[in-house]
Amino acid sequence: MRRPVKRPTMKDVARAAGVSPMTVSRVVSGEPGVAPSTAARVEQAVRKLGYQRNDNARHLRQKNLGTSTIGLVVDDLANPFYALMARSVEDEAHRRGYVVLVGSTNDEPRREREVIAAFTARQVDGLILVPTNGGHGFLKQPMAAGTRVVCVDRPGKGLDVDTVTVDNRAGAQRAVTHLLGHGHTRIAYLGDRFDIWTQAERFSGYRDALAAHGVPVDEDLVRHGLRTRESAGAAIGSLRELPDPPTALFTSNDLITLGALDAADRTAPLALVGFDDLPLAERLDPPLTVVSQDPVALGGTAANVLFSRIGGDSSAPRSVVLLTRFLVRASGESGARAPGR
Amino acid sequence: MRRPVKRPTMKDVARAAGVSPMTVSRVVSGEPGVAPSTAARVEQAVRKLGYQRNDNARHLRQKNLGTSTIGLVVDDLANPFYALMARSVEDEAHRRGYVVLVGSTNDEPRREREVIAAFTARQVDGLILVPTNGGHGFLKQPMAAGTRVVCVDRPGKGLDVDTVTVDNRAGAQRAVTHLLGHGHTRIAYLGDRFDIWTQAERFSGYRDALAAHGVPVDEDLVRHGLRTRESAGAAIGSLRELPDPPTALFTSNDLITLGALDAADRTAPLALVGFDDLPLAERLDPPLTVVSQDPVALGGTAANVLFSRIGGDSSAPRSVVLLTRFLVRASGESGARAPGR
DNA sequence: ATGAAAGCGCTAACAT
DNA sequence: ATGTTAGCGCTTTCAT
Repeated sequence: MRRPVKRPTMKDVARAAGVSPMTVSRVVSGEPGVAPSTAARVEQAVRKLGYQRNDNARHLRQKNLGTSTIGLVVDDLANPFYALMARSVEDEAHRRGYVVLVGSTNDEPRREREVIAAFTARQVDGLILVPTNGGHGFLKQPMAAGTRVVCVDRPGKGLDVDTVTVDNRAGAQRAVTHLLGHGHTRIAYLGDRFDIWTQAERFSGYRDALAAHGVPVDEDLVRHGLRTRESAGAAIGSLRELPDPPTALFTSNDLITLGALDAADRTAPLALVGFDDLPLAERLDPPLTVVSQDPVALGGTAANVLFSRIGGDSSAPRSVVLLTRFLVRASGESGARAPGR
Repeated sequence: MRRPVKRPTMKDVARAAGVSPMTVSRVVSGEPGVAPSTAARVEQAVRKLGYQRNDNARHLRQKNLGTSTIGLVVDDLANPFYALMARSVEDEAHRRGYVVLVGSTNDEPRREREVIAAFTARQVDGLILVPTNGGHGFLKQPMAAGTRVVCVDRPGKGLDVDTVTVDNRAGAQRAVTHLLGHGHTRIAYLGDRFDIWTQAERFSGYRDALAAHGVPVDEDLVRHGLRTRESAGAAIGSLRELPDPPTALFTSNDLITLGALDAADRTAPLALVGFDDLPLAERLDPPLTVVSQDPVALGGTAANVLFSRIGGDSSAPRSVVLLTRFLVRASGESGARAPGR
């Protein structure tokens, strides 16, 4: 097995250029006070040896400058919503010369803790976090030591930090109100795990809308804990077999909307409004009405808040709430059995 | 502005536990040769101070162990295809106790170089790379110094490293052959930048299929350089205005397929087969026929190859080609003006 | 079983 | 303008 060539260090460059390591340091870091001729010699040695500064060693010594690394911890990086958020965070980081460590929690507190521990052990300057429902006591010490934390998409239970979310409750209420406005009263709620903050909020919006119209919540029409596209489809099936089945559906995230579409019955369609837009929503028959949120804005805002904290802003934690948009296409108006108001 | 509390170091723990830093190091790193009673005292001090080991300092000293960090450099993390790949890479990394730095290149060689430089400066043990079309000379020195590199999705020009791709050319050929089999001879090609390897390959597959059927390539029907959903839609418009317009479309990636669907004319539909599956492909009217590739398998395979290299495998670079699947639904058979064979 | 000394690669602080 | 010394937080090596 071929031995890897040792990485050249400043000492090596210094020897090759006939100067001291300190001079190399100055040149490599673009600091003033080096004669142009000396700098040229150093730069030549750098090129000749293919030298690149070891930033880990650098950051170890420079205590006040940080590591120019942030961590991004999301529920699931494969989810297009979080992927868009991640890209947006990455762009903001790149602009500022930062790099981004990413990790997915799968909404498991244990994995969240592992991922965050691995990040803080590497001295990240900040963390953008889609928190799980678990405790976050392990963040206390890193935060006291200066690691900045921003929550995004959901607040962290017991975490007094900046938080960027959308108006989940109002968005859901608007969607369900739309359905009510079209004469539906048997409206099913299909949601992910209820212990996920956004889901609880959206369910509250569902209840709000029904209450405002004097429609009681029928627990038979409520399904929580739908984690997959398949399980959502299955839930629709069971809903159909009810003695008094729903005429309309409110689906509480993109995955569930997809599942509902899979299970859709063209001969007896249900009205449908979903949370989260989908790339082909307008090409469906009928075009899909949705509550749309902007992951790029969420990620970008969270990143900006984080970098302002890293930059020294130590005012009281803020809570930023971005607005959802309600995109009326057609699926909320249809439904074979929708009473003709 | 509140002064951040200094992070406790091993020295602090050592003092609190009444031992030497070396003993703390042994306990924290789970090394043998510490009396249980001593270890207990150290662990208590660790908890009391909220001590966490600084892994950057650790890795600086332990030259043979690496940093347990890999870098993932993709074209665009927001693209669901690369997002899925990223998640898959992250899972493999997490299983092994590694963390992942991510970066998007936007297919710009300059940004690719910046991102990779930032990663290697942080001493990543390996790099999974969706290379741009630029040169990669800057990788030579890090690779000589032991940084492992694996290319995924595309080979890197002049990079003699492990590469994981799919059979783009055969997949495209199959798709176009399908169209030809349904009587189409005026088949348009809509692709992204031709200097992207996958796009060139898919275009070759398009030509192969036509050639095998004795159909000449009509340059009027070929559109390269479609970077956005919108531009793809616009291209369809210009295609329709041709004196002898196409009856069928082959779209060379998901974004372009989406654009083609946006521009679809229900009164005069064109047959359509696309590269890359879409979440709602089967719910469209007509259901969309596609060449499907598996980003999770791509990412997982690339990660496995990388970790086997990091683990010491120094055999000659391999080239792994995964197979695409051709999912026949219906959009390749329809088309108002498809000659009735 | 425990500790002291040295040094990983770099830079702050202080010479010269 | 350049160099020397010390030390960031940790672990290797070699005592004891």
